[in-house]
Amino acid sequence: MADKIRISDVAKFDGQEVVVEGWLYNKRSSGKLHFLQVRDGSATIQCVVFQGEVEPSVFEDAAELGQESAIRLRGIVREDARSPLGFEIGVIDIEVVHQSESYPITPKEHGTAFLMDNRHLWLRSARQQAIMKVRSTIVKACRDYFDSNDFLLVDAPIFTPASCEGTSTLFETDYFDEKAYLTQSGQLYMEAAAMAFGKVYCFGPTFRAEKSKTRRHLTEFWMIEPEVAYMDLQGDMDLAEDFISFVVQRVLEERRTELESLERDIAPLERTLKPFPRISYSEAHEMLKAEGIAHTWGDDFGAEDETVLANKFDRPVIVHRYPAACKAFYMKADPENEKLALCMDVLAPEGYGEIIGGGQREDDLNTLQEKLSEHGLDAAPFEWFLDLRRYGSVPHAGFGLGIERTVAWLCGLPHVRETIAFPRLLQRLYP
RNA sequence: UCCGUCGUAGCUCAGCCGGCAGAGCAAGUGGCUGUUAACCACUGGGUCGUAGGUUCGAGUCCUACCGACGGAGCCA
Repeated sequence: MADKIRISDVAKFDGQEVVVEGWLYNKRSSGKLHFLQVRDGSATIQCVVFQGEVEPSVFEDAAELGQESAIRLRGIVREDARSPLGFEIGVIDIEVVHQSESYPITPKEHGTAFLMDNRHLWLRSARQQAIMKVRSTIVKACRDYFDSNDFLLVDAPIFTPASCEGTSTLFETDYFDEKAYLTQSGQLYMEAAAMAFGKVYCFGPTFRAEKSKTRRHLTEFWMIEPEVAYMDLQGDMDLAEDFISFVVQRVLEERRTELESLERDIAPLERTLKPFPRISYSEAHEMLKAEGIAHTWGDDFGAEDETVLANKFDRPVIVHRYPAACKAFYMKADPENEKLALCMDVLAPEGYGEIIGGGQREDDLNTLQEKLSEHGLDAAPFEWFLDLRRYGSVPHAGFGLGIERTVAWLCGLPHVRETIAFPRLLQRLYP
């Protein structure tokens, strides 16, 4: 009985008879030969059906296979220099598990709208498989980093009673005749968890109902958010750069093949090592002015501003101490200049923009209460959050990293919609 | 929400100054023992986004609406 193998393991079975279970990715025929490109999710391998080597019925079945037909095939692994894998399979027998006809995604070019309508099938394409594999590795690396640095995973709720930041538009749902909102960040809950466990992180989906229609926005996206007690802004920036360096280097180690198939230029990723350059908001403002870009001190940076700033450095850049007015209410004011917040953003290179936002949190009860009212927020839903400042309040800091933007950056993709299996966009709820 | 571009075969597109609806791929049939988005020959395939309007005549010109894409703003 032949071994059932994953195609990615084929090198271990040179000269042996094996069984592969997969789908027909593409087929080319030449009279008495059929070349079947078979994928099983791990890789794709060419399987050769020669009329002189198989039963007539097998050769006939091979001739009639449609794209994406499900097949279980048996054959001999053999080395072949012409194969990208270095191996191909000489077919002995084929079992047609399911005959597929008129598969919509042909080996020709397609438009984005059509491919998104067929996202459930598009995921079978080589390029999408490479992206999903990089994403999986990024997520694993993020978890490994925090798990191995003494952080505790604490899951934040998805239903929340009020806005976390008071800045963005939330999805409203009916929660047993009460209003509930889909979370836009787990951060406030992580602050509570940090006071309980010291070093914590959460990883989950977050939701924004903003009508953003750009290449860097989804209405549902995944964020990983560490929060640490007794940590200040300096420590927060140290953590962010150490974390990003780790994740990027892990992806380079484990997913080089996928990055190459995506034609990603590896050089900028290889330079992504700590320390990252750190500039203040005011320095960034001056840099923009020096470039002849109109920017008013006090305004947040736009997408184009971020790109110009990032292009001045060869690795991610940390911008710290933004004006408090353009940041969330819970940011701690800079004791050296009350107009500034002890916050920081990490801007990815090559125009990928903000991948991390974070900072030191306000830990004084009275100041936090004042900021809530300054932002026009009702204090009642935040009483539990204020309790954290009543019972053993300490300096603490954290940040959130957007997974999709990180995947887009590392894969070199022009749009975040391909970084998640089933993207949720302004105009996209299907499939 | 604002600005711009585009809606023609299953898919990607061409269709000029308004005059018979086209190509490639996919599908079907046949051919080829080493193909690499294989190739060659043949066949079938259309509510030209929707609704009005102008005209002898509209895929083509005009108006409105719908949808998609790109950008801005908002945000991560």
